[in-house]
Amino acid sequence: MVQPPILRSVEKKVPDQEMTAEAKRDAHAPKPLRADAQRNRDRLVEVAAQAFATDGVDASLEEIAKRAGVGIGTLYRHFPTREHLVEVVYRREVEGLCHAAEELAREHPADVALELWMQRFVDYIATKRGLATSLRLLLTTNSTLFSDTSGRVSGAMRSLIEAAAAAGKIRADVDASDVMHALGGIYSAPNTPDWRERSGRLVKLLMDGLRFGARG
Amino acid sequence: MVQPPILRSVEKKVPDQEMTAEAKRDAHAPKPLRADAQRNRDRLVEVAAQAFATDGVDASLEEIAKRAGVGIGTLYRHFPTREHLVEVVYRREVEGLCHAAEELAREHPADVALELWMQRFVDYIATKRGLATSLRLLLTTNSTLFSDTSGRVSGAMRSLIEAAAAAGKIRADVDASDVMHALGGIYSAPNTPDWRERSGRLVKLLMDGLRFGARG
DNA sequence: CACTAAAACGGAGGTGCCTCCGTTTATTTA
DNA sequence: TAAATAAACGGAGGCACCTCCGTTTTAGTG
Repeated sequence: MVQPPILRSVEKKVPDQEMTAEAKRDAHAPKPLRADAQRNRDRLVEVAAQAFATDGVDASLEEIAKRAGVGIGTLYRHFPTREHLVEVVYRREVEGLCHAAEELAREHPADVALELWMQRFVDYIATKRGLATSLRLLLTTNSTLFSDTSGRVSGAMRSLIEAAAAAGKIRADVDASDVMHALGGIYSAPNTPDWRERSGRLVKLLMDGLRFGARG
Repeated sequence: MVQPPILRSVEKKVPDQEMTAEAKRDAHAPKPLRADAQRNRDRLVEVAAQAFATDGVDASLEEIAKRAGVGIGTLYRHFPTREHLVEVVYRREVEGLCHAAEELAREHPADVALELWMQRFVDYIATKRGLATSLRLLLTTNSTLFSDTSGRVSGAMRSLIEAAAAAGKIRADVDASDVMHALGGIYSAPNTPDWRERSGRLVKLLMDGLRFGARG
């Protein structure tokens, strides 16, 4: 059953670097998806994120599959339970938030970047609220998820704040965790229809406070 | 539209005391159920408790209704969501546990009462584990439920211990919350098949420790 | 006791969940 | 490029959830 090595001087695919990459993957393999599978999976997450935001966690999975243009079976192969899907959507949201921090920092003055990011943070919280019950369960059950995400988010904010302070765009005597704490108010605010506007104003106010007495 | 007061000297029903009772009820009215309704409700809780214990929280509600000899509609009228039913079953379990404490104290020597009660406590924990995910959610959502129940249970144990200590059946230098803490080990123990026996032995061991050095 | 209003019953039916498996598609090999 | 094979697709079917409303039962009244 062992393949005889005939003219194998050039291994068609899988050169050394790729071997290494594969070996690394094997440690905690998320598996290399086939091209179409990856496409469908991405599409599902995309649509699910939208659906959860609009209709809450109880959005119909069959509807999500339909809107993503795949069969319900495909959805279930990728995400055996609703929680799996929720978790992935949530992680994606966190990912996006952290990525946005880097991008904003690159494209804007430090204080503007911070403000824009905090505005985006409001959206993030909105998602988190939408997923509330499921997330609470997930976050107590799956402690990795909790430490991963909360660490990454607060880390992203910390660097934005430090950068803005270093650039003299905001006062230097503020602690990142204090700001995070202030933003916490958004989370616990009541669920009124004008919640979004209200939170937006809170962020602006907070920024004014941060800019007050800045060096430059 | 105002009824003229003709010969209303004796208001057939609703004498003064009942008025008062009704007024009191109105404060946080659980409403006076019609006889048949009460019967059905009791039956449902009874059956549900059994079903949850056997099949976990995901027991089929339709099956529960059937076994209770009522229609599914009746179940849903009494308990709009699965969580409502879970909560009631759980409260009933707590109730039973506390009631057992009084009863055992009446019918047995103080130390025996304590031991028997702790054995029953094992059953209670078993239920709690069965309902785990739902309960966790309920207990974080509905904080009243948490404080109510945990307070009552630890209170029941406290009085059993104090009685036993006062009667000289167990040593007097133990703190009730320490014993409660020791029992906590039951809860966090792994979910092996011999869990019940194991926990039973733990209780016995604990009792030996408590009896050691008792006055009488 | 007969009557009636109010309350409770119960199950048909519409919807979503999830599994299973025959069909289709991507990738590899010759 | 064609054939082979591994992987992914997708939807039919079966089950549970839950709502809605016509029917039945209870409790009060004359």
